[in-house]
Amino acid sequence: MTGLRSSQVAAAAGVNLQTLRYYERRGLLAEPERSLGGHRLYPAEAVTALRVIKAAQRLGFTLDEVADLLEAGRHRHGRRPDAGLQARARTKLTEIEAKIADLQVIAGTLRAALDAGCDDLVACAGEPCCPIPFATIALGDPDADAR
Amino acid sequence: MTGLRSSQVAAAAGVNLQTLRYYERRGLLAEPERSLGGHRLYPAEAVTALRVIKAAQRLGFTLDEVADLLEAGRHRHGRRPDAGLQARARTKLTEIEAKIADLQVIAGTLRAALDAGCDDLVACAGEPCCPIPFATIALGDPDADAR
DNA sequence: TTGCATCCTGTACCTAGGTACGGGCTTACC
DNA sequence: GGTAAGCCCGTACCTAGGTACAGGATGCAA
Repeated sequence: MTGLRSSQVAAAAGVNLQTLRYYERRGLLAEPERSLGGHRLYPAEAVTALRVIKAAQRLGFTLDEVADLLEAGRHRHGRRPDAGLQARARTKLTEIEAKIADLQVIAGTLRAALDAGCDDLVACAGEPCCPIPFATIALGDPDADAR
Repeated sequence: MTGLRSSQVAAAAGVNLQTLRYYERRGLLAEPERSLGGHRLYPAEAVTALRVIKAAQRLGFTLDEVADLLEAGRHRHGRRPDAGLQARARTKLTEIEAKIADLQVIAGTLRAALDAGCDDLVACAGEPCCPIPFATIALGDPDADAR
């Protein structure tokens, strides 16, 4: 009968009120009980659930991946070998290591440009001594800057 | 009178045709000459300009920042101390180093979760021995996953 | 001159993860 | 029972960087 109101859950988990409904629509958060008038009444575990979602997101998982992860945790019978957190975490770790490597290349290029004293992109593009690789534009992680 | 047609420029720079017009709208690419019928006729430098834009983007600059950078390079008189590529590159390098550090924290957490054998987020959240920091959700670089 | 490829403009759509708004109901407190 | 705060739903909007489509005009070669 009693339960936490949506604003209380949102505040306790440090998220926006609208985000609760958004997660519910996305299937990340179970639909809670309702009061007679239709207001949501959450159990205390909803706050934990939100923290889990946020933690997974912080670890680099997208919301779709988080939904999969939660789903995989719910019915742990007949699970495929790639379903568990272990396997997903290993994959994600590889992705993140690749992103770190890519950013290190970028940082190295920036340092080289600083060392070389580059101060004008257009001027630099005309000189062969510039360390900025103007020719190799479509390389590196394709979505390195997309997320 | 003659010049490169838009599809030639796009192909030479490895970008989509629509992207040319998009960059033109954003002020990143100068408006080219037109044929009598209104078709764009680009000088050869347009390809270089595109490569410069893509290289800067690859270095972590947003399109707004690239526009600023190009603008700053164009009128190099009366320039403020923070206007040049040097200053911007230094700032950007710091940002990227911060992002690398943040990703290293994330990678470390994932490795810890793997070592600890975590295989279910919800179950882990209930046990104090789990290395995943479910409590500290709103920390780290706020836009670490946004780009 | 005909025919087809290319190009024009404006507008809509895409991803990802939310956030905001408007109009109307519910809840809670006095 | 009044009233103010809170919550409902649907829908629109936001960032960033493009990409796609429709309907019409142009360019170029045969």
